[in-house]
Amino acid sequence: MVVHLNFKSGVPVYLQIVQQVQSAAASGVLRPGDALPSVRVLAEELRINRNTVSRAYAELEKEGVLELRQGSGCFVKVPSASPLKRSARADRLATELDAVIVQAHHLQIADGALRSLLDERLADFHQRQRDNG
Amino acid sequence: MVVHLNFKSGVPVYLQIVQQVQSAAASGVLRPGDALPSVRVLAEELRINRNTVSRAYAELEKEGVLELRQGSGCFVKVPSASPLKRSARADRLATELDAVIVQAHHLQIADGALRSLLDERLADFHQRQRDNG
Amino acid sequence: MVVHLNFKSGVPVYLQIVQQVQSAAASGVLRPGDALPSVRVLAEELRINRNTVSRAYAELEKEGVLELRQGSGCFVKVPSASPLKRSARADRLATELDAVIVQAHHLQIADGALRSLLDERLADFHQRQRDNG
Amino acid sequence: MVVHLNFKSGVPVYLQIVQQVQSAAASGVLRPGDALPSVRVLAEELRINRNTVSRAYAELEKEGVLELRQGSGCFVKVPSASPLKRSARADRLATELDAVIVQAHHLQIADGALRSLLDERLADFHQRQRDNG
DNA sequence: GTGGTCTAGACCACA
DNA sequence: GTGGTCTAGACCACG
Repeated sequence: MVVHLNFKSGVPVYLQIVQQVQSAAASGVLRPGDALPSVRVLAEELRINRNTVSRAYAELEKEGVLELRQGSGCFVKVPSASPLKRSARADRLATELDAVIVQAHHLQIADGALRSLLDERLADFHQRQRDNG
Repeated sequence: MVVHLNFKSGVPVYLQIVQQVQSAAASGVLRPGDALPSVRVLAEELRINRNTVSRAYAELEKEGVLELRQGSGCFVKVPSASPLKRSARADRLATELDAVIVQAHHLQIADGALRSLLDERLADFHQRQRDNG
Repeated sequence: MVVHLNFKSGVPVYLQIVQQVQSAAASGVLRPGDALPSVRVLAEELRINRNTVSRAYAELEKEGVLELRQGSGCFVKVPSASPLKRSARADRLATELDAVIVQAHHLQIADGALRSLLDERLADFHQRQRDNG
Repeated sequence: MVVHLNFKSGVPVYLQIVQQVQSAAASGVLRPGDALPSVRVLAEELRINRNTVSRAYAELEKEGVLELRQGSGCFVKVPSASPLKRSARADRLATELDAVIVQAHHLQIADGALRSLLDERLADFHQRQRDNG
């Protein structure tokens, strides 16, 4: 589980963390009982303030995704208890795709070209996956 | 030139306007001399406060993308000596697409499903375009 | 309505504000509709950060004591709707008195001396009240 | 020397200990050479973490009020050349009493009621003292 | 070492 | 001008 931040997007950093952990938990990448990096460690990795991570974790705890234990750390709670349905997961992606489509429209990139670009990036992604694994 | 806002994304509204006008100008959708809706009109269209539009336009003027003329309106200035080539424009999109792909991976959504989702959202987008115009 | 802060007490500043406004509202010193100093103004008066006042006001709004209106300011809501009963008001004082008693005990000040001191300070307080009004 | 904690006050627990030991030492209740409960014992009495007591004692040692001797315990050092006079000790209390009086004024609690409340809390305090020891 | 709280600075949206 | 949000630094309580 690696969190990627985009500081230029304008999306609050703590929200980016929340969403990515949610996604990973919902999809099964994170399983119940799995430990997450401590607040301090993740903050250092991402080079952000501890409180920003803290806020993200607190939010995730409130949602029942994580369990924070004083002194011991941070653990995944109930991903499978209420995993997002496939349709709900797709909904989350839809929002991001819509933004891409608006962007493509403004850049005058036709639908066909956008589809090709997606295929290209998908191929590239899987190639990188193979290289790393 | 239509601006699409997403209030749930966490991205500041004024930034969304700035980014979309920048893209449109950079890609050639907006050409030097083109008129943009006045602050008041755009604010009403988007149902947001005029100050927010004002701020976006001010930002764009500072960047040299727009020119605000007292009493006459808002016009596109020379955005760049030469509009971006198609490949350069595609590059801009690639970064965003990559984020979507990572997200899809975390959500365990297969490539095929992602392509279908793109098609669906494209259809939806064009439908909305027809409805509005 | 004047707020007095004690920075050496260890009691969170925002809490001191909350308690003093609560007290004033509960006792009728503040009446429904009364305007309170804006977040910025109070922050400047007390020489603390705006967020600290903001937090106190937010807490008071959650409790139904204040109403915060975007752009217009901060107003007292329902002091008389649910004023603290006399016993409840006394309870609040009791906590503070207990602390004084513990302190007196450690300073080896006898009960009689403490009572005399209270009388002395009460006389002093009323004298100052007369001088100011 | 008994320490009284108030967990609802917002004052850091370690600070409450520091303040009360300081007062007791300054007033002469604690005299040079007197032994204080060990960190472990006091922590158990007050039902708080040993680290919290440790921190309070460390603070007091830094101020020269206590002396911690490895393996033997915790002793009062010379607190001040001359214990505070009664009037000086009363001055310390006056400040706190003044705050109580202002609070009572805000709560519209009359002088007589305040005096009665003091008597009540004094009785309660002495009762607790008898119960504990 | 762990998570939690308080205060603060910068920025956002709105009237 | 108004209140609200996001990020950060310092400190607290606990294991």
